[in-house]
Amino acid sequence: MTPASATTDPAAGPRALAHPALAEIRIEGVLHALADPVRLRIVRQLADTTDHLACSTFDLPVSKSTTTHHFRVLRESGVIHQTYRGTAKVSGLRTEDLDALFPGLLATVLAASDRQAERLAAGLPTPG
Amino acid sequence: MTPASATTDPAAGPRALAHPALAEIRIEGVLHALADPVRLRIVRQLADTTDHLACSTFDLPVSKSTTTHHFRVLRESGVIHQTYRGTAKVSGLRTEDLDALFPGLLATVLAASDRQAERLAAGLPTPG
DNA sequence: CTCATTGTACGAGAGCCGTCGTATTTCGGG
DNA sequence: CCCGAAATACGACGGCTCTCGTACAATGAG
Repeated sequence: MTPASATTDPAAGPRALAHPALAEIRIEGVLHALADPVRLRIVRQLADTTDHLACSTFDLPVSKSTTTHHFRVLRESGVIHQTYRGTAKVSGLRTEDLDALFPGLLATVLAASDRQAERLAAGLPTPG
Repeated sequence: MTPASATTDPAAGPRALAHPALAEIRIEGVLHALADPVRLRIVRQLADTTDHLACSTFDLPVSKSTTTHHFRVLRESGVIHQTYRGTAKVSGLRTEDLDALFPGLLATVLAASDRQAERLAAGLPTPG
């Protein structure tokens, strides 16, 4: 709980973001958040790295407003954590929190998503 | 009718029900189906037994029409299998199919749901 | 300070979703 | 054959969601 980063502290600046506590995270909300294709894509990209990524680094097929909306749904459901860093807002998966509440859920969903992506990629490009 | 082939046997009878084939099941659809509290409750009850259960054996806080709707969502997303048995319609989880597509997904979600149920049951009855 | 970058707020619209009540269908039993 | 039980079909309604565009706020660089 030691505030390491000096530039942006979640609870210090005026641009603080509301995150649900562990006890407030619901499995229905998490599943609903992961059920959207755009959001699942975001989560998969976040899982590819251990770093926190800015929203602008995501190449999504929706507008900027819609991107904000999806990130908020992910944050308010407890799937991701967001922090301001300058004008950017970096996001990262709440892997530890989710694993503490629902062990293996995130990994299993990610594995299922990867599996489906491979399955669809193998079936679509060669229809003949 | 259904555009693509299904896993249902062709000579099942006049009241045959359309089920998605393995290749048609999508992780987004499964997650969306499981994200509803009523449907998750149905799935949890189905997981408690190996038998197939009639819709009337479920004690749900919704009307009969809504119950039919939820069972259809579960069936069309590939989560459950339904068959007519007289006037009743029995349902069972497509455990093997789901495990073949998304290994461990169903079990992990069910475990997460059980965990949350215990957590909420332990916190609510003693508010003061 | 000025400006470009980044993301938010707000309002709006289209569509889906969960819910219901009522009428209808299908089947087994008397 | 007629009736009751089980479930569906259909229409409807309210609410939420996904989407967008435009206007606005916050921050770092020059």
